[in-house]
Order: sequence, then C-alpha cells, then structure tokens
Amino acid sequence: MKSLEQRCVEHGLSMGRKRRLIIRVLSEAEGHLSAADLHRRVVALDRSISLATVYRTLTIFEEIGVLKRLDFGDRTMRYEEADKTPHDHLLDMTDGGVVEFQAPEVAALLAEVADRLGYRLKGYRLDLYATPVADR
Amino acid sequence: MKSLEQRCVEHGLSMGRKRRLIIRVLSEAEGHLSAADLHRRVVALDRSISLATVYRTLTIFEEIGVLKRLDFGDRTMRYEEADKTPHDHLLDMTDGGVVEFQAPEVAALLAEVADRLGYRLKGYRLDLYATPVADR
DNA sequence: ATAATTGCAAATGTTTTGCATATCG
DNA sequence: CGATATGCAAAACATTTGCAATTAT
Repeated sequence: MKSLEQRCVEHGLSMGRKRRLIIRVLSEAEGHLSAADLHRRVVALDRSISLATVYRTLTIFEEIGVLKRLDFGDRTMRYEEADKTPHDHLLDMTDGGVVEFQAPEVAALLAEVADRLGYRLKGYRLDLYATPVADR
Repeated sequence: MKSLEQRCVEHGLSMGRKRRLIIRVLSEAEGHLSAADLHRRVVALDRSISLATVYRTLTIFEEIGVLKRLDFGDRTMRYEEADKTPHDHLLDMTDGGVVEFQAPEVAALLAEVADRLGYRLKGYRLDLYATPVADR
C-alpha cells in the first residue's frame, strides 16, 4: 500500500522535514484526530511546529484525498485516513467512544432512497448514537 | 397541538415581550434556521433584540426539547421544530438545497445494525449528499 | 533562483459569557 | 420585591490568512 509520503510526492508536494514529521505522527496514530490532537503529538517531537502548519497540512491532505474530514457535531473537525475501507461511526453515549462499522446494506438502501427522490447518491454521512446493551 | 408558548410555560420560563416575538417568528418560519437567520427576521420586527438573546433562546428551546439542533457540516448550527415527524435530510450538491424525507426502513435497519454491535440505538444522524437525476 | 512551506500574529466567524439594567411574576 | 431575561461588549473557540522569513527543489 502506498505510503502517505509517496502520495504527497505524486501530488507534487514538497517534502520538508516538518511535513515528514507530521506524516509520521499521522501514520502512527489511530482513530479520529483533531487538529489540536495532532498538534499536541507533533509538538512533542518538535516544539517549533505551529498549529497553523498543522491546519494547513490537514487541509492539503484532505484535498489530495489522503485524509477524510469527519464532523461529529461538536465543533471540532476530526480526520481519519481516507483509504480505509468505507465505514460509519457509532457513538457510545455512555463514554463518548467511537465504534466503526461497515454496513453495505445501509449504503445500498440509501442509494435506493435517493433514487426514489430523483437523486443520485454521491455520499452520505451517518452517525449512530447508542448505548451498550448490558447483558452480553 | 401544543403551542411553543404553552410548552415554554410548562417548563417554567417567563414569557417576556421579546421572547414572545421570537416564538412568533419561529412559528411562522419554515425550514432550517441559523441563529443569524432568526436574528435577522426578529430584528426586522424589533431592532432592539440582540443576537445574544437569540442564541440564548435557541439554546433554551433546544434544552426543553422544542427545537432540534442541526449541523450540516458548515460551521453554523441550524434549528428546526423538534416535534415534526422524524425525517432525514438530502443535500442537493448542485445548489445547496435541502430535501427532507422520511425513511422508516432506514431507521429499522440502523436499529438492527446497532443491535448487531451490542448497542441499543437511541438516535442517529443521516445526511445524504446527492445530485439530481436529469431525466425524470 | 524559484517555488513551496512555515511561524507568528492578527483576522474570521460563530457561539458564549459577565455584568449592569430592564422586565416578569 | 425576588427571579428571569436582556443588551452590550468582551471572551472563547476553532479555523484561516497576510506577510516576511525559512526551506525545498
């Protein structure tokens, strides 16, 4: 699988030391990072990297399709790798945790719904809010 | 159906002139209003009503369950009446329009998906992004 | 050398808040 | 009167941007 860096080069981005560092942190990170999250981690390795750079990098990476921007309804955007298999999010209301899941049937149904309305589905955004079932 | 004002009284809110005015504008409005939208309309009737009051009113109304807060991913929150029949939103990518639709099958499927993950579905948020089909 | 990237501080845009004043019950 | 609600200006935030300085190619 192509590395983030390779994909940057393909898009004609120059690869400075700081950008490399951000890429490294991104590659090692799990889950859904906000700009502040990422900045915190990156600053731990090089305290000269500014928040503005982190924002600019995230924006660029979203534009070249390396990251996907997530919006969970609080007012901070989060990012995740774009090339993961498509999935949606279930938000655990008891602890704020995020469970990822795949549901091809859902996508199929949504496409059909859009079709009924006279539209072609280009994408969707689905977040489930749920509480864990006790017995298990 | 209970009026907004009735529901406010039930929650022990006092009903000043300005709040009544905001309620009136809200009742007559259609669709998904932002705080700025609402303020614009309200100010047309009484230019002494501040944006802060509009925000405070929206927050209160959401807390007492009269309004539902919507987040379409741009960074301004919108509100709609909470007691409308449940529905989701399809966003027309060509003109930014919002089409509301009902899809009980979707809700049913989502509940089942949550169940498979060991959760009980409490709510969800679904936005479809789509383009109109030309021929029709 | 030329173009891309960055830090900093200032600017944005939305929403919230402290406090004194006005209004409600 | 005591409790709420409001206006105003300032504060909070997340995010973006202008510009001069640094780094990449």
